Amino acid sequence: MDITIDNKTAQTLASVVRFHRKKSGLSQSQLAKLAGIGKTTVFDIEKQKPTVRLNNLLAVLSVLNIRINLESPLMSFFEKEEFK
Amino acid sequence: MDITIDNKTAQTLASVVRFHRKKSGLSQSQLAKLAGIGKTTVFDIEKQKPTVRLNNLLAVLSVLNIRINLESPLMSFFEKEEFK
DNA sequence: TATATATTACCGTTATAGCAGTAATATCGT
DNA sequence: ACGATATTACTGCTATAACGGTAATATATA
Repeated sequence: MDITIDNKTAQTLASVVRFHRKKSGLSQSQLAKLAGIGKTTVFDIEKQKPTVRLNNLLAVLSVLNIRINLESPLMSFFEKEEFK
Repeated sequence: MDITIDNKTAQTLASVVRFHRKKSGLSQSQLAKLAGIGKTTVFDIEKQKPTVRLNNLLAVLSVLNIRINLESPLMSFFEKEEFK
């Protein structure tokens, strides 16, 4: 089961990241080290800063074993075209 | 059906955004206007710039009607805890 | 084929994200 | 309850993302 994110994206991302970090028994500093970013950046993500850099968020999600799915009505057409 | 993104996240995001923009019959400038960001930012996203700001990417995905799902083994526990 | 128009790509200035250091707060151990 | 330790929150400097203008390229039209 997964969580869909729309208008509350930054807010939900923050909660999801914080929850998974806690469950992993990591501090913000530890997670930052594992993700190769600064601890302020982890702090920013968990505090719903919407302007964080994409690569930093992805690094954090990767460490926490969280995957991203993109969903849209056109996605099946995209698949056909991209994987010809 | 949806596309999972892992190591090729920025690359796939770029392709997904470009594909959906073309399908919508929009230019980079038009998409930028609709998303309320600069056209260089749309250009950067489509050219796989990994450090774009999260809010700008989300604005673009929103205009193109692309939703984000987060997936992880712990997600069902997250749901139970967050929506008590 | 040439010209006009539309679109993508690049440039340089400005606002700000990321960072480590440090302050504030929370938690742990005695 | 107090002191030690761990963690979170804040600060300010520096590198850079975002931006609109403009150059380069692609497409449409005559």
